[in-house]
Amino acid sequence: MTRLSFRQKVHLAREDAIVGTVKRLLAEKGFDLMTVDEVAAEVGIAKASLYKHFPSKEALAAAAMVQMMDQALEQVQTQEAQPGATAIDKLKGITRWTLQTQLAGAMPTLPAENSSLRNALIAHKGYMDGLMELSDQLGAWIVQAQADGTVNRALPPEAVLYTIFARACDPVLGFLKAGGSHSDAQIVDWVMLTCFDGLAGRPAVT
Amino acid sequence: MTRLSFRQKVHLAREDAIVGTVKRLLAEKGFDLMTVDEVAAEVGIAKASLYKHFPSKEALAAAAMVQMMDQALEQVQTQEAQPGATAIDKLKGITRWTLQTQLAGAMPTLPAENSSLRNALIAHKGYMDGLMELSDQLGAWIVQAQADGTVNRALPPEAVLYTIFARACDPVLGFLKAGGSHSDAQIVDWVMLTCFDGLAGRPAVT
DNA sequence: GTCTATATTAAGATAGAC
DNA sequence: GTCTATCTTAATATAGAC
Repeated sequence: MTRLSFRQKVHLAREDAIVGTVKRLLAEKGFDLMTVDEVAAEVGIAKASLYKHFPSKEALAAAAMVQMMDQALEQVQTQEAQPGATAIDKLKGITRWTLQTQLAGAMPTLPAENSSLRNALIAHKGYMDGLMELSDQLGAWIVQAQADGTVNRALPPEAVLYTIFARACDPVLGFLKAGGSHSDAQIVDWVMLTCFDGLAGRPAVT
Repeated sequence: MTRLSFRQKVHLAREDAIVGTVKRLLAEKGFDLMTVDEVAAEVGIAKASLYKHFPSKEALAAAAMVQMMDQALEQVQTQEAQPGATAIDKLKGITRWTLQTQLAGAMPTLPAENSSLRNALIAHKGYMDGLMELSDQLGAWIVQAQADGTVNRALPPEAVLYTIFARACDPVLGFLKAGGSHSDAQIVDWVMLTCFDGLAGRPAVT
């Protein structure tokens, strides 16, 4: 770890505050509807100052996505650290964390379409590295769970991976929450159930 | 049915062409990234002419969404017309149609966030009526399927309904298609499997 | 690095002739 | 109803003083 000057620490702390705000706004409104003016206002600095830290709106969003990816990788470590956890337990653990995070309004979701953000992210080494590592880690769990017979062997591992990734932007959570008559924990339980056991709902192998 | 003059027929035909183009562009890029200039160019008329037919971009998109809703209701009738079909068969039928339509790039998907389109749609009687009717029809099938034991009784019917609706914008289809190594039919089968039987994958009650 | 003020551009919408 | 030309606004980005 490199020793940092006080000035550098302040600089990083400010950038962290910026990225935190961006992450929240991205989760709330998405990339296209989030404006740089808004970010600057919420952070409490001038827009021009923002552009001294990040060269573009895409870079701003990319920084937030990288931080999100790092959080996800941290969660992977948390799952890995559970002593008796099987592969399916870990998959369920990371999926539950994803749902909880989204429901809490803290999951910045990439626009599914061909937005300018998509290209920026594909060109962003930090983001792509994180994505690869996350895919590898989950991929290993998936293969193991299929060997255990706890994940359907008829599905290609990539389909399982994408299905779990997609929980980060599952609109069902928001729909159920909008109803207003269920607790967050209850909503997460239901979506976990549909995800792993399906609508037809036979109990899973354990 | 009211008798229409030739002029009126031409008018309606043109509006149909416009709505068709909008539907495709909405499916491709979403509401925010679709521009009115683009719509006009693809239809082959001037932008100002477009605004003689529809008063705003939101109205344009709403017309496309209403047409989509009508197509869905038609599909409901098709399912209802199957002689031996049980409730779960019908639910699977409409879900499969939804997946196929999205995969074919013909499913305009509403932006999940608080876009201007959302408010326009909520204020749009034709759209909301269609949505209510669709919800009622699927709701009846869901309740019946739960009574039959073919849909998990632990799930509230609204959760099942939202889960089926959400297939219209499931990103897993696009992810798998981007890989390029699977047929559309194969992709649809896998997503159907995860939707109804879950990742854990026990065969459903039939 | 922070600010105020401004440039630039893209896109929704309209004016007015035919 | 169709067109060309124009208006208006909002949002990304930058200039330049301190």
